[in-house]
Formats: sequence, C-alpha cells, structure tokens
Amino acid sequence: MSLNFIEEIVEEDNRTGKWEGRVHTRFPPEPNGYLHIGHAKSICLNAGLARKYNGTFNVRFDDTNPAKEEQEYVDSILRDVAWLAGDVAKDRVFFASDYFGKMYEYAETLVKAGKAYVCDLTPEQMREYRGTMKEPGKESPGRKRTPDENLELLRRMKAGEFEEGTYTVRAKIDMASGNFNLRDPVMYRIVKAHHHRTGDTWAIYPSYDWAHGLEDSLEKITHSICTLEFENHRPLYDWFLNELGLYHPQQIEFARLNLTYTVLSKRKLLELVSGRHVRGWDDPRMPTISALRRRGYPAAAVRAFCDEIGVTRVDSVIDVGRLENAVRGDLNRTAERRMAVLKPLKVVIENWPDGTTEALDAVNNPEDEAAGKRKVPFGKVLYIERDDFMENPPKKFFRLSPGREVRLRYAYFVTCKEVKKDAAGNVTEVVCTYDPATKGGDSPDGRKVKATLHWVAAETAATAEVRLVDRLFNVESPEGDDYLKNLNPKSLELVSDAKLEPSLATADVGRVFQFERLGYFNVDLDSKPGKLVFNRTVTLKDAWAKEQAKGEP
RNA sequence: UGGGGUGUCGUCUAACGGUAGGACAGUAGCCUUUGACGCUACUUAUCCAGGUUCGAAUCCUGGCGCCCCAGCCA
Repeated sequence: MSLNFIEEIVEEDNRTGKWEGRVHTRFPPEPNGYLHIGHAKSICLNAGLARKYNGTFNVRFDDTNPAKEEQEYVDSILRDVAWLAGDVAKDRVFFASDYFGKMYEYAETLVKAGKAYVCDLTPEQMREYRGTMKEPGKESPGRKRTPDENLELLRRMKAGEFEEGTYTVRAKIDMASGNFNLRDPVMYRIVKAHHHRTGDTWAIYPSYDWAHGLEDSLEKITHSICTLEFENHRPLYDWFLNELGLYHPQQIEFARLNLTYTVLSKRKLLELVSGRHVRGWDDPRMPTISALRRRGYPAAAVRAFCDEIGVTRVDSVIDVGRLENAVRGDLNRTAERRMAVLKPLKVVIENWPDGTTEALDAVNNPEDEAAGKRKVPFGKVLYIERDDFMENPPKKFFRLSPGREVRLRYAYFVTCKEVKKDAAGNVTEVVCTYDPATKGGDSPDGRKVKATLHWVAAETAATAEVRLVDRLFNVESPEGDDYLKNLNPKSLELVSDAKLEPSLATADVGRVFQFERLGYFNVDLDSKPGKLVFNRTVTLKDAWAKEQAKGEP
C-alpha cells in the first residue's frame, strides 16, 4: 500500500526526528454551519493520521467571528465528529476563544516591536490602498504612528471605545507584495456582537490569519493540514510565528473534496435550508454528515470512502457513485434482509386453502450466517411489486406475466393464470396458482424459473411511509450562481402505503435493512410505533433498470 | 496582468530514471432462491514541443490548459 503525500511527510519527519516523533493533528471547524462530506474527508485524514502514527488529534472550534457563529453549530459538529471518528477527540475539544487573552498579549508584543499598527482607513479606503495585481498597494497613514501611539489606540479598541469599521490592527509587512495576504493584513477588527462563549467581554476579534497559527502553536500541533485555498496564506502563517519566535507547526495543504450531483459550499447549504428547499440540515438529501447519518449511511462506509479517494494536491471531482458504492459495500455485509413491497399489486393464489397461513423460513443475511433466520407468513392474498408484473412483457423482461411461472422468494413457484382490470384498463389483481411441491422455493423436479420475486402477505402486512430519497441535483456539476435551477424535482418521492413483512413493525429508529431487490432502507427519526417511516438509504444496483434505460435517448 | 498551485484511462489514484499498475464507471460473459453480492475477460491515459540519457510520466528548457488570491469571512 503506497503512502499519500502527507503520510510521506509525516514518515520523513519521524525519520529525521523533526518533532521528536510526535504526530499531532487537528480539525478546526468554524461553528457557522453543519459539517458536510467534505469535512468528513478532513476529519478522516487528520484523525486517521493521529491513529496511524500513534499521535494526538484535537477538535478546535475556530470561533473568531461572533457575527456568524452559534452554539447549535458547536453541538452538531461535536455529534458529527464523534459519530465519524469515535472518541478519539474525547477530552480534546478546544476553542480559539479560550486563547483570545494570549492572542491579545502577542498583538501588544508586535505593536511594541513596531511590527503591527492601528489603521484608521475605512473599509473602502483599505480596498483602494491594497492596490491591484498589477499595481502595488499604498501604505496606510497608521504605519507612521509610533509604537506608543499604536499601543494606546489598540487598548482603546479593546476597551470598546470605537465603533465597528473605524479602526483595525494590521501587521506591517509589505504593501508591494505579489501576495495580497502580505499587504499589511488585518489582525483585529472591531465587532460589537455577542459571542456564544465569551459573551460581551471582547470588542475586538482576531482575524483567521492572525489567530490560526497561534491556535496551532499553543496546542503544539505538528502538522497543520488545510485545504489548497489557504496555500497563499502560508507565508503569513509563517511570518507571525517567526516574528513572535513561537513554536511553529508546518502547514500542509491538500485538495478539498468535490462530488458530482452535489453542492458543498456552506453558503449554498445554508440557502437550501433557509430557503426551505429541503426540510432541514439533516434532510436525508443533504450532503451534511448529520443527513448522511439520518439517511442510514454507516460511519464506517464514509470512512472507507474517504480512504478510497486518496489525498492529493490536484483539484478533482469524485463521482458520487463512489460514495454510494461504499455504502452498499458496507451494508451488504451488515444489513439484515427483509421483504417490503413499495408499489403493491394484489395477487390471489386461487388454489391456496381459504383462511390458512403458513410461516416460512427466510435467511436474514446471506453474507453473515450468524444473523440467523426468521419466519415470514404466507397466505392466499399477497402483494408483489407492480414493476414485477407486465401483461405484455418485452423480450428481456423475465418476471411475472400471463402464463409464466416465477418463484416467490422462500415460498413457492407460482404461475399467472388470469389478470383482472378496472374500467380504465389498469391491472388491479393477478390470479395465480402455486405448486405445493416447491415449498421453500426449490423444485424437486429441477425445473427452473427465470425470476425470483419478493412479496408480502396481505393479512399480516405492516404499513409504512417510505421516503424514496434521490440525488438533490439532476446535473453532474450543479455549482454556479443558478444552482437552484438544477434541483432535482424528484429528489424525494413519498410512498404512503408500502407493505412490509410483519417483523419490520417493531424496528428501532436508525436500524438499516435491505429490502430485497429494492435497496437499503432505514427507520427514520420521524418513525413512531404504529406509524413507521423509512428512508431509502441507497438503491441496489439494478441491471434491469439499466437495460431499460438503453432504449431511451 | 502580479503572486501561488496543478496537469497520468471517462473519473479518482499509483509508479520517486528501468514492464504505465489499481479502483470506480463502461462493455461482454459466468454464477445466482435478490436482474443484488461474487467471479472472468476486454476497451481506454502520461497536456504540447524540444533537450539530456542506453532508457523519461519522472530530469532540463520553452509553451499551453485549469484552479486559488485584491473580506475588517474562514
């Protein structure tokens, strides 16, 4: 197994003793939204590195902007990280806001050393002074103030004497740098908002660039892993820590995750929620971690997916089918099988004795013998899937049709004798006969059938609402300003009266089953005793659907 | 346009001067009490042009494409 480029760096560092053999990573979310599958990649990378190299992993909230951050997000992020990474981060949860005092002291240090100053440019002026790609910037008048004058202004900023937008603290670096991040970046701005943890004790808040390296440094992080767009910020990360002479982690950038048929920008996810295009952050159609969990994706499947896609510095887009495959792969091994009919078609077995039922043996999971067997009741009136019957079947359709014999799984061979229709010509009932010699599904004379169908006995069936969850967007690359136009109108199809085998009636919330021949389904949070609700986690691969699709353009 | 990054099958990803390999997707089969799972085979790639070398995806030179940066967001 080959190493990814970050593992190579870590192993080289361990070899040379750069960090005395320590590996200490972190995941630093801003609590301004819910975590999504892209964050999962980062969590798996950072937590995985710590696990693999016997290191330490911190979760640290980068809560430096009280205008956007909320406790609700802190809580959801903690739940998501615990679900995905287990208790690796237990007792290792930190907050940037806990470091505000130290950060402020460091800021005074830089001001006293003449390396930072208070700037009184307005936001508009600051933009003008920054220059362009072609032209260097102009120096702020604040640059000429003495350290003592700057220190006094800084203290008055901290004391809350000024309004938002009036002053900033900036590092004195290079207004002519080709890298805009070095054109005297802002370290502090005045924000008069209530912070979810520090309340109203601060009137100034550190910017990302100023805060982030200090956070890493204070926590003795070794490898500070972030996404590619922060590469331009690394010189600044290094500058602050060098100027202050502090412990200095190594920033390493990797390519963020992109997925087909998915948007992953926080802004857009927030819009989907607040614009009511979905039912909430954990709507099973969302790419958020809480939605994947609600939908029945196993954490192990998400981890396997993150492993499989690799870690590089190349911009890439992963086929969302890879995620779905990882889920199928996990659930195939772990999920118990059940029979459920989503779109019922009534079947009457005309030679079955009236008023009698029979309990038949069914295997719970062919991939796991330890899962055992269960009894499924059979009777005179059954439901099969509407799609499993065709009056005039095309060539490659080998399910039930007039005159044809098929197997009902774990039950009997049945042969279609008659089709009943309503006035409009819709098939309302299929009449069959069964062969008593085929009990359990084997024919003693060795005759073959081309199809095996799932079924549910009408008399004992449980009823459920089933939410057929599909991709939220119907184009491969929905990103763009008009992404809402790409919403899939059929992303959620509701089935109100699915028929289930009775063993499903008492299934616990969260439990995932394979409904044979249909897909994996889990019991939704909304489910209550007597009012079952299932989500379709993911479909099974469907060779027949694919065959049919060939006929279409 | 200044700065930074990055180009290998359709999509991900490996190969660290020595047989361009794997996964997903696709195609054709096999198997099957799930048209699932599993199994087999096949198709398809080094951005371009020069150079160095016995030998280049890899090293050098020059092009070209794509991504990021001009928030008091992160």
